[in-house]
Amino acid sequence: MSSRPQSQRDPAEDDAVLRFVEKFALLLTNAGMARMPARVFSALLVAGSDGMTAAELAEMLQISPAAVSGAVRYNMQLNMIERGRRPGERRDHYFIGDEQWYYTVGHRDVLFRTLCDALDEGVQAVGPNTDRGRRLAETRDFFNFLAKELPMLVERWRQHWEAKS
Amino acid sequence: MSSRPQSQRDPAEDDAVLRFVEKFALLLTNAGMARMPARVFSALLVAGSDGMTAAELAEMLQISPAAVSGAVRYNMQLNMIERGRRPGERRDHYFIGDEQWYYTVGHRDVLFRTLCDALDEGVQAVGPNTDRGRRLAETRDFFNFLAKELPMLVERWRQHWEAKS
DNA sequence: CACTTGTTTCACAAAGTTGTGAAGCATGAA
DNA sequence: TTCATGCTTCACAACTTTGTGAAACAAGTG
Repeated sequence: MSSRPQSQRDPAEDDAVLRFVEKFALLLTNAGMARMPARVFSALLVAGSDGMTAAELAEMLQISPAAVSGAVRYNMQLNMIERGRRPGERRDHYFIGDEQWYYTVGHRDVLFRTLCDALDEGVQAVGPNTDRGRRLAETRDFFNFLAKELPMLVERWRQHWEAKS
Repeated sequence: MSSRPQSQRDPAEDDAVLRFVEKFALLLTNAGMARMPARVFSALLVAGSDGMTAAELAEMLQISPAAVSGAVRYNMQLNMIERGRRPGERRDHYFIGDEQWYYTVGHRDVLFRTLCDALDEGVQAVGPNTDRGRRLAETRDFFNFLAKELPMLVERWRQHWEAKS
């Protein structure tokens, strides 16, 4: 099959893909992600492992190069996508790496640990031996639990999947 | 210049608590939560199990009753807080229930399942037997795995904690 | 019933975000 | 070097979001 940019493909398929991209982007937006980064990310989800160039993204999503620039920077900062360039190629390719999700979810523990630290300060502030302190400490412990367990969960999936292939 | 709102507590402790509330709210904001809901939620985190009234929230956070109204509605919609009124009391109390976190995190599977469904449409759109389709399907399967495992993880914590008390 | 107290709704002003065109910058080719 | 191409930055305009005061509404109380 052709690895040509989108203009030569089956238009019906293209349409279905486009609808998926917008739908998935909307879900991500509802979950708190900014619009353009969500659209770019969704587009890269349905791209091949080569990813897409900035120009291709701009055409597919009907946005300016400036918008693409901002969106990819945002995504890269959050480690959601990667940038690369193949030898002899003059354009950057943006793509979602094979291990990206595992990395992203597996490293969610960083956020949780930050919350834990803050919660611990809170426990000190209200006093550890008060009712309120104990309540807060329970929340802290729960997040601590998640921070430890999440990476293990991802690891379990990885093995479960490698066994399948 | 603030004439600092006066409650009957130790002012130094109050100050530390206030700082925690703002700090935690900021973390939640960075994680995608709207500002006022995040502040209200954080305030309720350090409240006793009685929670706080709208007036207390307004005074503590220095915001209008209207802002409180909007923020608590938002939080209740997401099942982050509860509302209750004690017999003989004329004001509503807002509070974070004892099982709130377990519910919130444990039901994150709903979001994941929604993503799964969308991803499956995507797989159909690009074709299940293509390179791109297989990549997408892998993502879908990963989320499906999370949707199944998360509630079990929470259940595990619950038992782990009940054993301790 | 009227009165008091507490909550929600509404319209608007302030503040913040977003996406754009245009200009500037970097990199490779000839 | 100069040219061509692609990426990023910048200032601005359009659009959203946010929080407020004021008024409407609800629910107890005497």
